[in-house]
Amino acid sequence: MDASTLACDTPLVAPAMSDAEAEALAHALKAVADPTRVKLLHRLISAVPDGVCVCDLTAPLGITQPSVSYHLRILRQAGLVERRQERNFAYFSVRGEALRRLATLLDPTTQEVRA
Amino acid sequence: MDASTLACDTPLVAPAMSDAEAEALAHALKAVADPTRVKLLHRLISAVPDGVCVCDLTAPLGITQPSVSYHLRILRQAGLVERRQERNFAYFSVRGEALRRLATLLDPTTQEVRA
DNA sequence: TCTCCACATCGAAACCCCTCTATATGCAGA
DNA sequence: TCTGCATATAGAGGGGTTTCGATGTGGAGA
Repeated sequence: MDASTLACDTPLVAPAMSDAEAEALAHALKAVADPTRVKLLHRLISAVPDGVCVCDLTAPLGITQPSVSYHLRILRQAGLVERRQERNFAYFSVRGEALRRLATLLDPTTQEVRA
Repeated sequence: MDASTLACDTPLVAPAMSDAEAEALAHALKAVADPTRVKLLHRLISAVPDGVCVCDLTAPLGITQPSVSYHLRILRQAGLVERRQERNFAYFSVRGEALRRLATLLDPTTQEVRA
């Protein structure tokens, strides 16, 4: 912990990232860094834009309905998916802009391909 | 768990992602999904390309040297950074291509900006 | 060879995450 | 209002992560 005793001379050119920035980015990445949530996102990405209801996500993922709800909540709190209620069904869909923002934060040398 | 009792009719158009694919992507993302490792990567990205030695990463991150080594090992096992030994110093640098690949996997509508 | 320095690894403690079952909530039809 | 269905939440159990101090390893100078 005592930096004054260290004798390295590698130049540090750029300003450091703030704790808040680092934690925000890590928190967003954690939302995606789970096999089940990767599969969930993939399904939502490659589905109709209206969204997919929870009951159609439970069986193919091989986990219980409460677990699916848990993961969808994580993704929603991270702003990556959005929820639409219709009758007593809940339809989830991807927020593409959020995913894109995360990708460019991860590597700033990438950016969106124009249609 | 009993899908036959469900009465939803949302069409599932695309093929599912395999367990192996999902776990590989989640594993790579987990390597970045930590505030300390985000800061480490940021420092390595915005440093001289020759790399930064461990002793110059310990103090500014406010954690002990073993913890820095631990996080660098995680990043190295994920293929995101590489290590170069010189005398008794270890210099770490970013593997930009790996970060880029991860970013485009996260969102396929992004791609590298040409120089 | 002896010692010092930079870094890696070990083992333990504290904490967080993901899963399940059980239960609650809320909508809608009978 | 009563019942049934879709989804959310609560609580517990098991396992993985991150941190630390202590120790190991390997290069380089005295």
